[in-house]
Amino acid sequence: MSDPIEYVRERLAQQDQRLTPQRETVLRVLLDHADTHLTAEEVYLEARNRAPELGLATVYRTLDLFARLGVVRRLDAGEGVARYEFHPEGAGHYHHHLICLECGQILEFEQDLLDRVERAVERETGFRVVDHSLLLFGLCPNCQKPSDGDGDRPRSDREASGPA
Amino acid sequence: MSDPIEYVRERLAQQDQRLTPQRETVLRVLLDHADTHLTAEEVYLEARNRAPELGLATVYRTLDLFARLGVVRRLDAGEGVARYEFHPEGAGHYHHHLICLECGQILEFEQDLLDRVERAVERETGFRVVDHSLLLFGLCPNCQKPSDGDGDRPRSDREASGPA
DNA sequence: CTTCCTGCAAAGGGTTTGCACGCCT
DNA sequence: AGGCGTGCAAACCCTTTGCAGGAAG
Repeated sequence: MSDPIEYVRERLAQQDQRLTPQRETVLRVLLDHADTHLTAEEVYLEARNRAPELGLATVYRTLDLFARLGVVRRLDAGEGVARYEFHPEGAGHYHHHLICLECGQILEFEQDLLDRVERAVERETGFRVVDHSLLLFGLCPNCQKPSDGDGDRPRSDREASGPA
Repeated sequence: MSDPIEYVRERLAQQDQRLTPQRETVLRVLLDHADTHLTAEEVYLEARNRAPELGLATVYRTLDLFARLGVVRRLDAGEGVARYEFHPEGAGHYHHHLICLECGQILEFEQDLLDRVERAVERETGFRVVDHSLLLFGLCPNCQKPSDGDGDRPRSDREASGPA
């Protein structure tokens, strides 16, 4: 897949669906923020700069469409909002997420070790594993500094809702 | 911790809080369903049979309290509802969850391999990992049977919301 | 009597849906 | 024409919150 946009256009065409201007705008927003994990609202705000008449419902419908199409992944870190990232199925390995309980920042990391876990599970339970979600909660390097020395863990109780 | 109820009572007392009849009811419901992962609504309905005047808000407040106390774990599988299970912190190893995309059933399994992942992450990123959530999505043995042979994966698109 | 706790009802916030109109084939 | 797709606003649903009354130390 050299051009993600054309790739998505074709995947849509296979189902007699079109990459409309609105959908393309949403897609471009995601591509332009490949390093982050945007909420629907954030996508909406950004997309609006480029296509002012676009509606939030369309953003939701588009993200949902892309997710079902397998080109976007939905990430639910238990914050009460879903986050989205461009990530076509089968495009290399899974990546997992590190979520800072203090500032909410989300980092990614690659790890293949999970394959072993999955296979063990399949063997032991008969479950057929199709996908997974691994979230690690903790404190990013920055947020470890401030109050670093007292026994009180700065576990912000309300936000980021902690481990899901 | 031989008696979970007394354990919780003491934990609460440490913070000048009480194990009220309502809270005890909620706790008992959780204990009586240790094998499942109830939603707040389900806890509420069950608890109501035992204490009809109990309100849903109290159930939410209690579950939240227990979660902050570390005796209950909140599980968010991206369904749009949170699920809760009695699971005191430090009571043995983590357990993870297997979620059937077809019937929504949630199985648990134990795995320690994640410690290695966590330590690798801490070393490589400087993140301090405090907790984690591992969800495996797939098909339980039962749901593999029905349409087992056609290429069509019975990936129920709407429910269980798929991988989070 | 002061603090903790509850029930009720209302508010809140993210997401979905109904509907009428527009667009592309 | 016949779908597909969109915008708007309303509807939904889970969860939280404000408030006034109650119970416990």
